Amino acid sequence: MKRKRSGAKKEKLLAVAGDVFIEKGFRDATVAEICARAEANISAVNYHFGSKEALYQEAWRHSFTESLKAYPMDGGVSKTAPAEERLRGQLTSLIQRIADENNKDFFIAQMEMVNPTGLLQEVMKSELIPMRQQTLALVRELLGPEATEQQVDYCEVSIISMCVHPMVMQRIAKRTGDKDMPAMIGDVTAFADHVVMFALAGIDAIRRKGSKP
Amino acid sequence: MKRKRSGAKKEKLLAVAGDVFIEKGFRDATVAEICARAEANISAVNYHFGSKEALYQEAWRHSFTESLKAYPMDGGVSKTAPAEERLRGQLTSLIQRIADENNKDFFIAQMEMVNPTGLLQEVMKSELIPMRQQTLALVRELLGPEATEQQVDYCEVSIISMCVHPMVMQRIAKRTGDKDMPAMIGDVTAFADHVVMFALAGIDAIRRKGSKP
DNA sequence: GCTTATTTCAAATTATCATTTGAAATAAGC
DNA sequence: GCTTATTTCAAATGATAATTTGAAATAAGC
Repeated sequence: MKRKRSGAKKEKLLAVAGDVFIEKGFRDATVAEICARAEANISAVNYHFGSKEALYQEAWRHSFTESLKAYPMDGGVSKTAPAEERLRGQLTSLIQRIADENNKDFFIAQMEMVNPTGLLQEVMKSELIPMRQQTLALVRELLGPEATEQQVDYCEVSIISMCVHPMVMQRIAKRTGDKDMPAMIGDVTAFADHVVMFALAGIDAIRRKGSKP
Repeated sequence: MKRKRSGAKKEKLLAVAGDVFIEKGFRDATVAEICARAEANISAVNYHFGSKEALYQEAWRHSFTESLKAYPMDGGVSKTAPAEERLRGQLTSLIQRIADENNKDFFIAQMEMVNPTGLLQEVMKSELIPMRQQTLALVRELLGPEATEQQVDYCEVSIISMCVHPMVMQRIAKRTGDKDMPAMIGDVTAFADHVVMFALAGIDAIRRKGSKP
């Protein structure tokens, strides 16, 4: 048999593992299936990665690295642009990142939150916390100095939810090919525009209301 | 040993199973642990329910029935009330329902979407589809006759996301007791009010924009 | 109290997987 | 070409957990 360049099998295992973990979750994904799809022997996982757990962690980290490279958190909008534009950049980048079916990290992170294996805890914080801080700062700026911290928190979670939840549901719908759960968001950019408009209107309403109820 | 009334063990198993399935997910929950917590013998699950799968389905249905009884979909607001008030009713009821830690059905449904066992597919549709229709109708009414179906869809998914996603995250934070993921929503009613205001402002902005981009 | 239908129990059985093993095949350095 | 370090392979091993079994205990009807 011809030999591929060194490390080719390892990379293929990493990619295939991401797919299988997304389809089945950590526990229901079997080493046997991953190896079969990667056209590798059953012992390839343990040889290359040491264990199924280590493969899971490496697959996530690999996917996460690629993901942030393709979709920077600020969406490529300059720090000096108006706050509205920076919000548009952040949200659009986030939405596109989740929509991109090559990116597995965000979806795996969702599974991990709902159904934790505990294997990604530390590593996921390095993703979520800085992302949250950046949005919080932006929302604080848009709400103005009068806003309470609770108003900032509530707005931030509302806005991020409008991005994350629909896109995750969308991927679920695509995965199952379920006709009762139609893939509603055809044009990701149009949806991102909708979210930005909705979010800015909401922020504005909270700001007008003021901090005293 | 004293005997309890007939069916007591079965009910206890049902309740305990819900807890364990929420904590661990279907696959990681073991029959052994469920029986131990219910102070029942290892064979109790198979005796009473036939299989772990059947127990899972019955536990969900049991929880769902109780859930809808406690939190009707319209939130108890009259059909003749203004649309804004009906929206407030729907969203507040939904938020409270997810927040209530006695209710397991919604959280199990989330796990099931992200990480499907396939065991609840049909049964979950009976929950989600009518709920969605009711919100769609209300949003359509609030957006007015000019609105496109896409605008209605986008607004509905945005609004439901603002309710579901934060509350699910909140329950996850409580489950793990994670200090990096603080339970942010202390006062559920205040949060519901925030979401209603945010949603109405968003709808209004979309309506003012009109259907032509 | 006696009989019968339920319910509980501990141990045995099966099934599914992750992991290990040791031999065989292959590439790379010399 | 020879040697050594990697990599692949099929089969064996071990661990975990669902399910089955058959006997024992218990409640309920009479």
